[in-house]
Amino acid sequence: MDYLDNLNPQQREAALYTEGPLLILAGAGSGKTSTMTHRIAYLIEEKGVNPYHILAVTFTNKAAQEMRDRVESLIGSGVNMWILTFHSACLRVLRKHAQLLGYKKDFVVYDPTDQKAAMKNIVKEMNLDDKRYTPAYFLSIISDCKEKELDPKQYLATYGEDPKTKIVYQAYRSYETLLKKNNAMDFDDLLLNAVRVFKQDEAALLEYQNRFQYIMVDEYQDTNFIQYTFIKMLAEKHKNLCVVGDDDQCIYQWRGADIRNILEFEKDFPNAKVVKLEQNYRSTANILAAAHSVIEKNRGRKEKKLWTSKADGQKIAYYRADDERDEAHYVAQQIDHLKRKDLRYSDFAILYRTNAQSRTFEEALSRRDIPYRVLGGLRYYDRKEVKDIVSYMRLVQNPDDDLALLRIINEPKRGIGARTVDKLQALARVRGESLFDTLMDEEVVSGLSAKASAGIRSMVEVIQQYSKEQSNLRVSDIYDGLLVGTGYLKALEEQNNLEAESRIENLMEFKSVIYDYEKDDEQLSLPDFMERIALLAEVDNHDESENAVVLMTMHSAKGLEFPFVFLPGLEDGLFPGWRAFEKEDGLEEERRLCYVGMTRARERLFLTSASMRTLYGKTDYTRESQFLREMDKHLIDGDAIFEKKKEARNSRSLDGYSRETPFNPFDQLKYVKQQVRQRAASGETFQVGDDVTHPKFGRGTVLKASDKIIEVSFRDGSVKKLAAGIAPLTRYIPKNER
DNA sequence: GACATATCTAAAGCC
DNA sequence: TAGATATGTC
Repeated sequence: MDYLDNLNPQQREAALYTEGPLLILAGAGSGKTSTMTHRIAYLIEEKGVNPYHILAVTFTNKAAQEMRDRVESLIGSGVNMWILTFHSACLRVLRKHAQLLGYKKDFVVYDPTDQKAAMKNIVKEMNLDDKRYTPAYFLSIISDCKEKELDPKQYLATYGEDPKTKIVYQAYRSYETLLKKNNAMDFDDLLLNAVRVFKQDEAALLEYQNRFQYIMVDEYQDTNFIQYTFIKMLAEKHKNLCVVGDDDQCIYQWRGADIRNILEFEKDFPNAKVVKLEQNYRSTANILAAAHSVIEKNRGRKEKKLWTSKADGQKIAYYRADDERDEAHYVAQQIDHLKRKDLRYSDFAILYRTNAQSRTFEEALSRRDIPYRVLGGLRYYDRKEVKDIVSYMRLVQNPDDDLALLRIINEPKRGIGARTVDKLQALARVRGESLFDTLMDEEVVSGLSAKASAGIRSMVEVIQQYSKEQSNLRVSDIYDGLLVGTGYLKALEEQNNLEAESRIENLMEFKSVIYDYEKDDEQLSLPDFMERIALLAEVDNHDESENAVVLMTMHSAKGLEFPFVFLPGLEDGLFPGWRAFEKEDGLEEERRLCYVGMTRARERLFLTSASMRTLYGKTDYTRESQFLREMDKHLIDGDAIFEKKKEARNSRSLDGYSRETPFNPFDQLKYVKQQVRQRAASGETFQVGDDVTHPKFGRGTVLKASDKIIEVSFRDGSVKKLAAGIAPLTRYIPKNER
């Protein structure tokens, strides 16, 4: 029991409190993983609880793996217990019980790319105005519904008879039918269907309730309704539920996370015990204080104040760059300077708000020969070549997977175009068989062009062959066989260009992934492997041992820490992003994100902004972030100019308009309305040839002007007709006349 | 059916 | 601006 000596009194209290509901409010860097793993070890070693009876749920595979490793090192042996992500836990439940819901046991899991492909087909069939109704539009609503446990009918009932709702309803229904037909579930279904199983089958629920006498949930602040329901149902019987979270780090509300889950835990579970972990072991006192000076501006948070026994440390550095290149240059220079022998490049992280910011940093780092690694952006498993070969593997596993077949039917090129595919699909539908079945019909195939029929015959043959023998072959052998047998590799080699080369490289990398899995599990079967990769994410890829500066978004950085952290782009409109003002609480969520970013730093924190930034082809002067202005100035060192130079900088502007335009869109709207009123009162009119500015379209020249309509040709080349008197136009006054 | 050109759009992304 | 996708042309 001496291992508990490593814990502070609060941590220990949390670890020892095993019976009944427990809420651990764990501030950033307060050792929550350590507390949880000790709690598990305590349950097993001291309370004699069989690991079989414990469930620990996390959000990422990485977090799950880390927890498992640490538990195992505490109790010194492998543990047979469920330490899983929400999705893999649900998947396990469903592998056993999905038949209850009408799925076959070997159902497949659709990732977002599959979802999109499926939805694309539906949109096409519905013959909709595809400007307004994109696959992404439907899918986001459907995902919303599934998170709230609304099936298509309930959605319709909830949102009424609005024609738009009806169309979404139809798309939702068709989508569900299609998935069911393909024996597939998307990520949201995994959770939803697990809950459905529990609701429909009392015996099944009881089985898991009896099994999981002790339940723990990590990052509880980021759970959504369906995850909450899943946990609540499981914990209902024994009520030994321990949730860990920090309301200040809830940064996924836009994805359905409901901060109320953590704020109201005590209501959901009366007589819940609450333990606050407020000692921070990660950051210097200055970093902590600065982070606190930001987050304390949020309302409706659980009051807590982190403290540390660490020294103040250096002040927070702030640099106001001229533009984004200067900003990146500064960051690279600092890294060069700070990189001593005893440090690794991986001790440095650049955490930005949007992935689009990564490029300038990549350039600046390469110029100085600093190794770096970008996480996020295009996921490895989203690369075309990887998706293609995975589709082949899926077909081997299940030839009836139409979606997979559609993806690769002409990949490599077999001379089968959209029209041919349409015809084949129609035929398959009429016959009520899968597309692969149709392709096995020699009569059908011989009706195609010579090139197409030969291509299809050989593809069908290869897939059938591996399908038959898959249980005798290793996954890597199937993989190799498919690359060659389908002609995929050859087609790439023949392209003989850089792009094809990098694709081949990725395919080779994918093979080493397979080898890695086979090393762990000699008996690895194709279905096993497919299941593993279905639920992988990009952060799982972060390899701490790699000696490279890490570039990623602040979102991905949650849960990580680095000695040196750079937070660039602290400008109104970028961070906080302007969209933050569209939603209620939007700004508060951004502020939490800022807090998360700042508290990733152990020793030093660098903040930067650029006074001029080019984004989406438009160059604008910027204003320093509201978050900078909120920060305690005493803690900041360097270019802490945002009081002095603010006025001068803000009054500069490229086109004379944004000079006065308030950033906050609410104020902007007010401002525009006010201008319109003013103009109406003063009777301001425009004449042909006048230079004008528009808040959205920028500078322009009046082409036609009547008392009803003003036609303006804007600098971006567009010509817009605007309603005279209402359009938010202002006369452009050149700089020297202002 | 393959390739070239026009058009559109632009946050974050656990699983 | 840049990339992804839709449309048009041969």
